[in-house]
Amino acid sequence: MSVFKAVPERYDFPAEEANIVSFWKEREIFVKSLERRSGSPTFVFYEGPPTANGMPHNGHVLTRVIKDVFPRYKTMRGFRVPRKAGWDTHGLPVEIEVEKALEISGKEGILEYGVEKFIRKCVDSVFVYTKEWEELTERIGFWVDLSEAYVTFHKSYVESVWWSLKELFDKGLLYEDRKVVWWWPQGGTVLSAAEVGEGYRDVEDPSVFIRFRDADDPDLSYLAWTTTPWTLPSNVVLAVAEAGQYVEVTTAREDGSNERLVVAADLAAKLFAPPAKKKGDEEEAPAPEPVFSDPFPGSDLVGRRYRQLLDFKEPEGGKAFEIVAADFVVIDASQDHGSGTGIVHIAPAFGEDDYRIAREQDLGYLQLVDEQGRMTAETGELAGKFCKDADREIIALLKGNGSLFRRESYRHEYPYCPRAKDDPLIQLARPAWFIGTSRFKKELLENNSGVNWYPEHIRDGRFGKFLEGNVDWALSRERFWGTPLPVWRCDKTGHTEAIGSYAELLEKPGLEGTEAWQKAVEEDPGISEHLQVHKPYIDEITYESPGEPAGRMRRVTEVIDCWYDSGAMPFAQWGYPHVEGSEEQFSAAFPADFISEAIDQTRGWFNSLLVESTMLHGGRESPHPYRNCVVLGHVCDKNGVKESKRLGNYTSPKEAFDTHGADAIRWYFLSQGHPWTNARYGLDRVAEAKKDFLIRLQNVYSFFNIYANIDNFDPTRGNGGATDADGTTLAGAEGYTEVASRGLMDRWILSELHLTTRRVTDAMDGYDLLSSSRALFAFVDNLSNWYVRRSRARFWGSGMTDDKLDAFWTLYECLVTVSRLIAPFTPFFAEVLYRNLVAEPFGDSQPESVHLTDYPEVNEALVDEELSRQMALATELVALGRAARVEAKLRVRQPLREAVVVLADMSRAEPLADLLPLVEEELNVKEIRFTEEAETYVEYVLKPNFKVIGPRIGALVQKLKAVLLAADAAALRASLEERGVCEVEVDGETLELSPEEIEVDLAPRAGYDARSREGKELLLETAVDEELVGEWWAREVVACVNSLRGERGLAYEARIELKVACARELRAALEAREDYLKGETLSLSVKYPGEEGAPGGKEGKAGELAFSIDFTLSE
RNA sequence: GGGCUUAUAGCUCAGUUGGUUAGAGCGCAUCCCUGAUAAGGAUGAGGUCGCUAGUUCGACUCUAGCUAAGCCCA
Repeated sequence: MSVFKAVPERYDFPAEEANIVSFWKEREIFVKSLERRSGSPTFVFYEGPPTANGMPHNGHVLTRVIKDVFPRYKTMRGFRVPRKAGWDTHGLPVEIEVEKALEISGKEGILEYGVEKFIRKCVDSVFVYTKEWEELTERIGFWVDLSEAYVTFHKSYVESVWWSLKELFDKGLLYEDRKVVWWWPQGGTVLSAAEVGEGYRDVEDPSVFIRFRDADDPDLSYLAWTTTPWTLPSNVVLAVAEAGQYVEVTTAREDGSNERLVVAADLAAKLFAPPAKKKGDEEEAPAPEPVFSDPFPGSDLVGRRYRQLLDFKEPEGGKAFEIVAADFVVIDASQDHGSGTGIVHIAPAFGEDDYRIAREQDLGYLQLVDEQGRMTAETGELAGKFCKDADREIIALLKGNGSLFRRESYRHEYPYCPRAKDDPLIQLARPAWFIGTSRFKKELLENNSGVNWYPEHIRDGRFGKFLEGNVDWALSRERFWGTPLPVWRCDKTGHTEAIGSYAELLEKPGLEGTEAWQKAVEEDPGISEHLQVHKPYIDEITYESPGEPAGRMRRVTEVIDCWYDSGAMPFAQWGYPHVEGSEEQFSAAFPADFISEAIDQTRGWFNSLLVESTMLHGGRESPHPYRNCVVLGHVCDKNGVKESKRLGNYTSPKEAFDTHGADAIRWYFLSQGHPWTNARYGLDRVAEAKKDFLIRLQNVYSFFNIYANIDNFDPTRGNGGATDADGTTLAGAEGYTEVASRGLMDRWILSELHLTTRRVTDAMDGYDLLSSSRALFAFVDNLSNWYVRRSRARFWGSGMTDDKLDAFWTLYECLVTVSRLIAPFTPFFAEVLYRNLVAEPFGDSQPESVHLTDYPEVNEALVDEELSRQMALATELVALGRAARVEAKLRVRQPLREAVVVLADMSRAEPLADLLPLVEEELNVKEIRFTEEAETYVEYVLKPNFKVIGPRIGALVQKLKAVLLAADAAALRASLEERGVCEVEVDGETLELSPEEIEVDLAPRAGYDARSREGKELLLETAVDEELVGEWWAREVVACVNSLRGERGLAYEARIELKVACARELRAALEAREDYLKGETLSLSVKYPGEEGAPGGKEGKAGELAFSIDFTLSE
């Protein structure tokens, strides 16, 4: 019975992960990981709620990986990290899904179908893909408490949101105004930006230039341009660029009299260019050339008054028919149209910019088109016409009254309704509710400035800029499936009030309408209780108007933007303040230490969280409600194109899980680059990440496993009750040697282990995943490619020696520690390692899961940075030696007498002494020698140390460089060595230089075959003698025998009787090295049947000499 | 049209307050190993750091402009 469970021949990551998932579930490891930290400080994590009415995709995989790695890490570092899941359930996407399923569309369709039935379909639709989401969550190893998930349509959540809105309302921060939206007149509904984007078509519209006549001067007009003549009757003001240059153009009317037209100077030439002559035109008397005045600034125009174009109706409530300044007016002659004339017609009812300046500058309001898109009754003969169809008649009217200056047509993109393809959309100001966020701009920026953004530039870049341009949040939506806006209005007086909870509503005098809900419950007792606070039931509830007995308070019809829902989660997830105990829960989990979502959430969740928190919890210490935010890039395909349903350029997450496993995917996302850069994802990339890290680590483990089991290495022997397998309590075990007494390689790799631990924890504490994963990668590389490779022979010998035990202990400690280091990153494989190495051998004395252990601590006593530096130097020398061997075409099995090494800094030679045997062995040379006569082989090249001396001598540095190159390097070096300084003359000045100010490099002298690099030079002695050749031959034979052992599948410890058929020369060499031969091949005897003929096993060559070998198993 | 980001080897990405030979992995070429073997390893080739101008003794790094791409918003 072996101590460690045998490693399967082909390790199947997805299958092993499935076992781990079951293990976690059965043993409730996640729950235990929280319980284990019940008294510990909390690390607060907020889950940004995904919407479960769409399939999860690879972008969600990335998000879940990042959201998981930090909580796991912090848990192991001693924090309690509750992870409450959440679902975003409201909003337009849900309604659209349902509309599609029902094959209805728009407001009319829904009303016809029935709001109640529709809402109930929405509830059902919300969790259509829940199963897929839960599977994904489990499969990726994202530990989150789904059973306690907050749900944005739940009653307690909705009432929390109501509470917050009432707070804002009572402070005057929730108010009604108008918002210009893209409107589908036939459907009577607002379209979202995404829908509008779908419907753009290339169409031809009229393009008209209009004279607006000055109020006092009948010969003076202001020329404006528009492609929507139907908005002209609703014109309120004209806007100019204050700093722009304008001119008056004097030109002849048709009747011969002169008029003056004002336009932007840069556009005048184009507007008044003589018409191109058509062929065959009669020669006419040339029209008089227009005369341009000197340019004057737009500010001269501001305040001038003009006459209304078509006097159907006066604007209400503010300034009208005068020229104002507006920042969005641009004069750009390079554009075909742009602002057309530099004077912009403003109709606040039909343009977003128009409405904005109307509010800013207190303009009047005039809307002569109704919700159905028809000209209103005030427009006389136009009344009842669809606005876009009225264009022609309006133009005719303008022509009739002399206002039309020019008429052309204009090809451009214009949006149509994506559902009814022939219906053009129009922009229209609609009543809407706003939150007064702009009054909090300073506080928002202040709060934002304290957040640690990863990457940092989000703070002052994308997000900061967005906050700078803050405008009030248009909160209301004229939709059905959302949190109802909790505002009731008196139908007589217009008085409004906000309601903070359902209970509060029930307290109101003269309450009516609760029976609608009761009826629904009676009809369907299974109805979701949470619908009580939704449309249509909530709309039925009315109450007596305060101070107006005849009036009824009725709810306004709108629901709210679902971004507000998600931004409310810090308090609403607890039902704060209504639910009992929510006060404590909220306070304990506010603000979040860590959140993470993709970049597109800057204007979404990141913003709604910050805005709501700033406005509601202003008194709290900033930043809130989040301190650290890791912003993720998008998951793109191999070509860098964002994965999308439309393009189909992605594989389903499931495919990657089944092929490579969750750890491979996790490691890919955690190590491929910074998480905020777009990942170019593909199955082959995942495969590569897996091979580089997981499979390599698996190989190391498998190596350990094989030999530990052969030798019965047992870390529990004599110490079964060790409380923590981190190397301190292991010390009680049998055969354990303290690290300080172990060999160099052991001390080195353990030093690297602890240096790695330090690097990983430092990086993780700074949310730097890339540095963490790189440190882990580098360690596994060192472990596999240097420690294990260099130590292999130590594991091979028969029987247990002290040295072998040290090797086992060292490798064991490395693997155990690695299993804990990688636990947050690749939690499945970490668990496999830990279970096999610790939990199973030790049994109950150890935590049952790696996720119930502490993150490794740096043991400073084991860190030996000097040794790490020396090892780095040694491996560099090895690399030089290998390069030299390749160049000299000398196989590694051929031993060489010596290698000569020159170091620019010879003081590094002595401390290296202990590591030289390693270099010798790796290069297969008998001796490494540091030469005394360096200058025989190399020249010293002196350079200024720019970084050190640059600041001191400035511009002289280039001259110093030349002086040093030409100088007598040996003399300067001697001076530095003897006196600690040297002098050089530069530009007539004597400079005194310290050793730190000079860098010494080596250049090989001509005539020597050598390798050098950054101050290190290595020369191989390539001559070989009989002794060296004999050794080489013996090694060739050993290699041949061992190869055959492998081919025949011999047990590693099997003993053999060896036969070698070979030439006499070779036999002599072998006989001289019989102990070596026997030892390396585990042969009990060696026989030489003759010079010729193969014994039947395997043939080989030692240099020019052919041989053949065979063996039998010994008894 | 505006804002933000990105541009480094054939590909995917690093590059720490500006310091003079710019790194890794993959791929490629050549080769080694064969007791971790449906593994492992070495050596090498490959870069005017998007373009242009500037600041500086010195720029992949700082500044400005330009080009291209991505995202967000109009």
